Amino acid sequence: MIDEELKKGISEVLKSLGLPTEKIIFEHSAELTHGDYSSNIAMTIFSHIQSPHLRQGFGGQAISDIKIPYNLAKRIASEWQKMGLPDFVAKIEAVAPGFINIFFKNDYLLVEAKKAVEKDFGKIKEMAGKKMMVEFAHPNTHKELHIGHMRTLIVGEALARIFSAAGAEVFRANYQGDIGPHVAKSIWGTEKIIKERGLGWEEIEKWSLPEKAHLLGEGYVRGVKDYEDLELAKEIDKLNRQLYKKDPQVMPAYEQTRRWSLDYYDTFYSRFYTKFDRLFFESEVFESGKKIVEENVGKVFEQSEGAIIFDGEKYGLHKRVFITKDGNPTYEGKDMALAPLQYKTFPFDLNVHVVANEQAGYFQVIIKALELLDPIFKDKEFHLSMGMVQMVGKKMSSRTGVIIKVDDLLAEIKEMLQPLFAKGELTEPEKEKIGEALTIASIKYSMLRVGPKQDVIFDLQKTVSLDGDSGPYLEYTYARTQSVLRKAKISNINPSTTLRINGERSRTIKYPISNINPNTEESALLRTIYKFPEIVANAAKEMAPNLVCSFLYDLCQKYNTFYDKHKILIQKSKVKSQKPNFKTEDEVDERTSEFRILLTQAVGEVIKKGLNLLGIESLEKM
RNA sequence: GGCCCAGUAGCUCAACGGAUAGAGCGGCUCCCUUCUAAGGAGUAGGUUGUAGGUUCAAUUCCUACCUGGGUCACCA
Repeated sequence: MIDEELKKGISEVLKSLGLPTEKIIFEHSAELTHGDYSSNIAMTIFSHIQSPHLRQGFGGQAISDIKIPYNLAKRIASEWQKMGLPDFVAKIEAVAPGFINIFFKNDYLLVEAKKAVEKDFGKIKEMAGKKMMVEFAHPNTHKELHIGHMRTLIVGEALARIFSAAGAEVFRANYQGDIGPHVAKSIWGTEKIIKERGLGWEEIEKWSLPEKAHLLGEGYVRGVKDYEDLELAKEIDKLNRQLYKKDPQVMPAYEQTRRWSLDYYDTFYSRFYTKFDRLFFESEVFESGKKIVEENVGKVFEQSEGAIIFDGEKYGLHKRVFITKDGNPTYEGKDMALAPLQYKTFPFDLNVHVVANEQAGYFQVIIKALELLDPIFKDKEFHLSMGMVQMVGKKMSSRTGVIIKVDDLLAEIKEMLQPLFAKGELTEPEKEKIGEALTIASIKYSMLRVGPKQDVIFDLQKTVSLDGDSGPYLEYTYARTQSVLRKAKISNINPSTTLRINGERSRTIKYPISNINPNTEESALLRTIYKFPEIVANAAKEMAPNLVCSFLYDLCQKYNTFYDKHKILIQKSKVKSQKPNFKTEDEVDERTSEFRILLTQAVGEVIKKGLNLLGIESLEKM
């Protein structure tokens, strides 16, 4: 709405000056001193005026005499002023090198700030009613869950929430490799370890889930190692074939270990506030995948050296094997059946595969192959190419066992957090709840603040820092707002205004906010809060939860500065400060106090909603 | 070697083609008799890998090169 009104206004101005009206762009000003919105139109047009072949009769003599963009900006601004500014604009300013800055009225900003915390924030037409499948996490069974999985789990969940806030219908999918050589290796290795240690399956069944899961992880590493031996490799291959054939001899061990993995993963999903609408498994698509590939030999696929391949080189990609010469479908082959199955389950407009960028080449190939098999998938499969998580130089690999286990990591963070809130007057259950919530908040935030495509170097001590730009900082700020509100004991402050925009709104104003000095911390907050819905919309369009992170962080910083400098509540009975140069104000009048409480309320709401979009629970106390 | 991604402060990261390239951590100073100090204020730290090009304007777009990572047939 803002954008349209401003464009309408300025294009009339430009027309009256005989200037072109294409390419009008308004954008949020990067800094508050540059106003709320700004336009570069004067600089864009300027080049037309300067070069004779582009001039084409734009403007009159008075315009073409202008020598620098700044003067053109001044000319446009003064003309606009004369013709009348939109209702919500307080003032405009032409400024070197040629920007036109627009400042909004405070009461308008307050109305917008309130809108930002209403239910339908962040909706955009690009997402309205769109069916979005978000496929993420995909930890394979029988292997260790590592920090890379955790990143896609966290980012996928955040994206799902952001898409949903933007108006999309979201389906959370998880695709897990529960069949194939890695499973054979893991079961092989686990059996060996069990034998060597003189244990029994029944005995292990009594272990805790993490213990069982880690045993499988160890087994996998062992299986990989044994596979290097030619003789043992043959046996493992045999086991693999048996698994594919569902040989009753091996199925009990398979079912049992598979269950261990899945149950173990479930505990993580709930700890991370994720609930999948459907788990897809390789075991349910490998047969139909094989069939689809075989049926399309000669059309999409071809025989080569005993295997069935897709020749991506025809499309500037590379060749890949879809069915091995042993007759087993590879990951690629299975995917040919997965896509139709997913589409049948939820007819998506877009399926976003949140998967590491090391698979970028792979996805290009299978997306191409899918398109050729069925044109319905054209432009509907998207690989969000996630950056890798690396630990201090080394690439993590569950094959070699060089990994950070997720549960170890979480335990360690929790431990680091303990001393921080132990001092408060909290009950034991409260402490436990807060400790867990903060642990998740800090790990999630540290993963989300970086752009999804960016590689990230993981150093436990540094990356999960607990102050500054971190989850706990946001949580702390939120808890602070709630603490103030509890003490304010005012629950129903409603802002109102007589401002009319498009005849939609008409309310009465109660607070003297038009007089707020634009350079104060209050004004800074007012000018930040209302941007929230737009940030959410952008985060959805760009698939970038990090935009929400930086916005929230900025908001929190502004609130904390405000908090430090100004009194919010009227506290009659308090002893007055005896310090002569006490920084914050001593007293606050009733109207100002109400306004500041209102701001606090809005900031709190935005943080809460923003954290929720990131999949982080907000804490009333900490 | 082909293709993909990245290179920004000592470290970890920001910045729809715009204004003085911003934060946090770490370093150095200040601020708790206070509405939550997990906080705030200040200070030091940069030729945005290199060289060209496009543009009124380039960290951002284009080209080449350098460096790092990924990937390139029977693993997932």
